[in-house]
Amino acid sequence: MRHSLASKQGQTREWRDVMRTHRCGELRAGDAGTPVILAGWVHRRRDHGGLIFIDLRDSSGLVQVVFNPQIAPEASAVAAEVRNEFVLLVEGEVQPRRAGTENSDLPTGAIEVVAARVEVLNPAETPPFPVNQDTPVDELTRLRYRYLDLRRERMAANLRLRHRVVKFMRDYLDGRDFIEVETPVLNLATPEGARDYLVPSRVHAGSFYALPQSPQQWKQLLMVAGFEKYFQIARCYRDEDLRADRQPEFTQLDVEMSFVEEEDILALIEGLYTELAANVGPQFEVPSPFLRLTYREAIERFGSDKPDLRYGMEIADLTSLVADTEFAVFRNATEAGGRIRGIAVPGGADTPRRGLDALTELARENGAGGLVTVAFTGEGSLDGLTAEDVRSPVARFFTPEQFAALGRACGASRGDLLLIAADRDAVTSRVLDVLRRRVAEDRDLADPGQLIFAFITQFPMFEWDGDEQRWSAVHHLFTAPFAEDVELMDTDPGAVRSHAYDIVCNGQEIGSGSIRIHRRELLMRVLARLGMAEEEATTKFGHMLEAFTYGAPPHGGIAPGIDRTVALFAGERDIREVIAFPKTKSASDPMTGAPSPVSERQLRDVHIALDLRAARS
RNA sequence: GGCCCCGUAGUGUAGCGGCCUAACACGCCACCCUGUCACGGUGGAGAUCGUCGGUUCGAAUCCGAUCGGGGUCGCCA
Repeated sequence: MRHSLASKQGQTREWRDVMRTHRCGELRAGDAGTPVILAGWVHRRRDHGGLIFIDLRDSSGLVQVVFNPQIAPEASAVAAEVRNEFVLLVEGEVQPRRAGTENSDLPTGAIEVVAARVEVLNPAETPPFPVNQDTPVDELTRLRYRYLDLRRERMAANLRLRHRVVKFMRDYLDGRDFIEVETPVLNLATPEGARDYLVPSRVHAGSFYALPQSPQQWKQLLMVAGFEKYFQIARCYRDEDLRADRQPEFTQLDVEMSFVEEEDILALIEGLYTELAANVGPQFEVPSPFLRLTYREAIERFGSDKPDLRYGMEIADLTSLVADTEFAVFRNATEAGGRIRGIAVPGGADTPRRGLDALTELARENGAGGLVTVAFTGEGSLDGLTAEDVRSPVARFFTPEQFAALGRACGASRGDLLLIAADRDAVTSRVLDVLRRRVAEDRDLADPGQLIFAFITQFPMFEWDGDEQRWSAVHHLFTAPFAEDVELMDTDPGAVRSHAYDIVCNGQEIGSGSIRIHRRELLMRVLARLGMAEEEATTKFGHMLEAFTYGAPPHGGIAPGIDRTVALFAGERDIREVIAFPKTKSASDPMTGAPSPVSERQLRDVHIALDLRAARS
């Protein structure tokens, strides 16, 4: 095996018959006295005029190679000309380092390789940014030279972590009788959901494939086919605007099971993530069992369906405490059917005026008319609160006892700051969620050493789409409604609960799934509710409707995002840091230049004529 | 699509109307240096300030447009 590469390249010199004998990062004190041949990159060179030290790097790590002109004058002469990122083949002997020169920061720091011979396998230009240190570099430059960016320790470690995460998932599911099945990348375009990436058909003039937004229908068909337990590390494509946690192509762990209820799926995923954490992220504190919150509960307590649970500041309903107030803002809000809700910022009483103004502005940007702040100062419990202990723009409207009651409802003590919003629930939830996250960020309340997972369940089945003037599916078309809510589909669609669920962690949605509809009649009813005529339903989903007539088992699944999962365990906030070759925010690749115009010939082949008038204007 | 931030030697930053003949650090080049490991020392090269246009006696600096990168809202079943 080792010989094949060398002989293929026509190497003749005997000492290169075997490309290398060891890997740099593996050498230890026990290897002292061993002759070795190493290959790798020059990580860093330290030239002392006589002695030259080169840290040689391969995928296993670093080892110090020392060139001594009195021992190996030729090798030393070569080493003097070598520069960072040159590729070298080094022959030498492992020796213990001299007493006092060991480097405890390096796994190989007890030894060094005394070079006898060296060959430059390939010189290297000076890299456009430092490869041997983790310095900030412009995103564009990193992507332009991604192969160099990936040489850097941080990115290399992230991709190795990613491999271990995916490997663990495969093993975990394989061990539970799941089989991995690949599904097509060229698909039927479907309405609903994200914008599709389209692929023109050459054979069918004027027709297009769509790249999968997820293998949703395929996995359900695999259930109809009787596999019962399926998974896939699936690439998904969505042509929407990008974010730090969104790429045009991303990877999901796609899972589907038959003869299961919601609880089976959640238990499977909870087990997977718990064991995954123990395996690839033992440094994280991962509380289990995972918290379960209904959608309604999550919105009520955190204003969000993906709450960051690493800190408190739960939302309290204060409406009844200030029901009879003279304060017009509160009164108007309640009379209009809204509520008064607030959170307590621990230690927030010291927030300067400027900080309070910024929070108020943030509340306004998110739809609130304003924000009421209440700072509690002084000592002791809130019971003994006096007017002097309360700083608030609305101080004259309420008694100290009323303020104390508000504080207690929010779980506040002296030194804390109440943030109170009054409006419809949709507004107060949104505003308090944003404020809660901002305050946590400003005050460093989120412990980076914790990964707090939770399941959010009972998502609503439908939401009103104001633009389209119709109801649309919150999760997706095939999500099963609660049996007892089915009758509400005609009378009160917004109240129908579904068997859709999310797994969230630290304020991020990690994945979502649902129990599916497996009966044709129910699917038809849902499609009708979504305003889809029977004819359209048949055109777009005829294959699914038909499949369901041949004995579709009850089934459901989930699809956690691999990129986001790896980013969590890597401690990265941007999924680009865990993707080998990501795209920029405008979905382009600065390295290859994709996307690019294509030749007239290529366009003609697929029957496309360009009309760029709209794009240019 | 809206809003916001950024674009100055290879990299990261400073400079924000004339003191800029654009500064600093790292990197790069040369020379010196036999135990360093972010080696050290001395010297040197290197950007006309993303692009285009405007304001001004004078623009890296102000204004507009444009391109690119990033953030965010919309969007993302």
